[in-house]
Amino acid sequence: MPGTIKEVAERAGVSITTVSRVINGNPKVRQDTRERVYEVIKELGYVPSAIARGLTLGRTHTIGLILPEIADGFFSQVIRGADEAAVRQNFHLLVSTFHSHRSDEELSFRLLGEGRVDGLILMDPTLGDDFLMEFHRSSFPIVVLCKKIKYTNCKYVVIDDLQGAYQAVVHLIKHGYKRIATIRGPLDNYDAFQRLAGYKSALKDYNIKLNPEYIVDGNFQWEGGESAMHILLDLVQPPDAVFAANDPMAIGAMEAVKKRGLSIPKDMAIIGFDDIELARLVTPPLTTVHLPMYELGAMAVESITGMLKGKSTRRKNILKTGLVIRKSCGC
Amino acid sequence: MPGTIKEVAERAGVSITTVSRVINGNPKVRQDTRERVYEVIKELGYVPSAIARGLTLGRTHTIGLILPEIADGFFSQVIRGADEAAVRQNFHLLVSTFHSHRSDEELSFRLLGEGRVDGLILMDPTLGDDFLMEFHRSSFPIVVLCKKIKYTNCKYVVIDDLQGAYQAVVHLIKHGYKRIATIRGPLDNYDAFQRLAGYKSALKDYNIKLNPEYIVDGNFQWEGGESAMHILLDLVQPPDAVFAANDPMAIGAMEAVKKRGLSIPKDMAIIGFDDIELARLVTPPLTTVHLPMYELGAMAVESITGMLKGKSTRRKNILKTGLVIRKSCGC
DNA sequence: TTGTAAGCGTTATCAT
DNA sequence: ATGATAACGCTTACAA
Repeated sequence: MPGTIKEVAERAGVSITTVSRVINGNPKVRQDTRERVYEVIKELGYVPSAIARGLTLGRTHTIGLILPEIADGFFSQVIRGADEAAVRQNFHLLVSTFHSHRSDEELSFRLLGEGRVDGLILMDPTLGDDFLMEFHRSSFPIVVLCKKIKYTNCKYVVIDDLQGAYQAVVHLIKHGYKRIATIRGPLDNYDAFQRLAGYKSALKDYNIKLNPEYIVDGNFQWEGGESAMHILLDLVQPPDAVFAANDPMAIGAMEAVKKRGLSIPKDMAIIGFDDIELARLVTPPLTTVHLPMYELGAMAVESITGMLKGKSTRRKNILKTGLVIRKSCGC
Repeated sequence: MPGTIKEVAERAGVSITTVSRVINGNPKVRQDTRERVYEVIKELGYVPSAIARGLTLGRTHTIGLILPEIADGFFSQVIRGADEAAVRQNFHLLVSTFHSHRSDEELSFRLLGEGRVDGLILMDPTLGDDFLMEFHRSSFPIVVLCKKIKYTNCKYVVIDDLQGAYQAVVHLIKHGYKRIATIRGPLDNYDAFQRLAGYKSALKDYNIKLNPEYIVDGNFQWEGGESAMHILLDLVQPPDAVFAANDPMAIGAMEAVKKRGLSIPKDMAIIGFDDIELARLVTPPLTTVHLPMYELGAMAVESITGMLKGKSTRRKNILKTGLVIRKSCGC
């Protein structure tokens, strides 16, 4: 421990109030007093205790970040974005996973009740609305990630999947592809639904008739993409381009195309969704829709700190995706 | 805020001391009193303030984890390991990156001086011994990861690279390969050095003469592995197996082999080191040495909590690697 | 400009 | 078995 405010005060021959003033940049301190205090502070290597401050101010300058998983290409980017935003604002990040806690209740205990954090970022698709409601009632700053909140007015940040899919399909259209198919995700998945909607919307805007045969089911897995692509290739008139609702399916689809001795993108252009690590490593490198996970984490933190500072932040934030153009689309 | 101890006390008609006793499981409380207090606690949804506790006890039950990077396949595993170990011990994890801070000094300020954490896990290859010395003098629980500490007696956890390399090469030997080469890493890299030592040691133990031509330089990059392999293949008597000092080089080497129209593992067996994500995705899947990053994080946390509990933990912990057997070795 | 003292929510010491 | 009170290190009225 690098000393306390009391020691500094004694050594500088002033009261602790004065030291506190100096620390907090209060202008009502005579210049020479201030200097003397600073000197002692440096001499002692004194650093104010965040805990004591936390107790008096009721603020810890810490934000909790709860994720379903940490060692994951996406979630780890969220953490990184949150970390950097936190550092920028001089906040700390308490990171933990959801699954490791026995229950929602315990989690709320550990972070909020205990007063460890000034706000909470929650990223968990399984989060119940009732659970959030409880939190929100406590008027505790809380931001939910990647989940539309209907019944409570919790703040949340989501990614605009529809726009991403739209952009991808438009890219294919502008490439000149005429027969654009899609491999969609599971029907009950909200994201999958949005991506399909984006696909449809793009076709519609460019007056391309929707061919029901060109919408084939996938399961968000590699294998699903592969078999879906086989179905498409077996069509009397196969598509010349495919938008897969996620990268694993896109890569599976690429496998199928290659197995038939066809070439990508000459015989079949492919665009994926997610921008996983592997996307740039496959041959040809996969053009795909990048999910702004880094920004998601950063924006969540900013949203929290904004609330803390009393700014009236938006309840809903939508993050735009970005098309990462590689080779599989024909570029 | 879910109330304070005082409110609980009033409502239960006891003193705050008694409430405190109940909370902390002190047996010197009459059963019915205890029950009454518990009831009020539940009623109020009371949770003790970690901050206030921290102030009195001088313990925050929080461990700081500092890494060079977060969104990285290895570091994120360290975080996960640390998180799970922390949860097991009812500790919290304050995660941050090193690079984002302006200086060592600032980092020490932010985490230790402020008294936010009870201990610190540092993972940064660029850490200076003098810096660590400073920390250690303060007798603050601190564990350094993946770095041998010479001059100070800071605790540290390292991964046994030598043993990993040894194991890999022995595996090749037992496969029956006679001409085993290695693509080593940069000479100034400690890990690269250890891996080379493991290679040599294995050959020696199995009475295989070291062929200097079979040790070729790499740079830990994909390209380095590829060109190194070309050199090996151009030898009058090329090797029949190669141990690459990391996965990227191993994968680059695989490319070179494939480009020559040779097959893996029939014409050339390959083993890598690291077990990066991509290793299991290449064709054939790469046999490689797995780095126990998860365990590293977990052990670091356990080391810290051990120190905190006054246990005499080892100053030095060596983690064993594990051989991940896939297809590239001929298995 | 500076200082005194109360208060933040706990735990711990000492009485009772 | 229970309670009053000091202490932890800080901020902040309020006084001087």
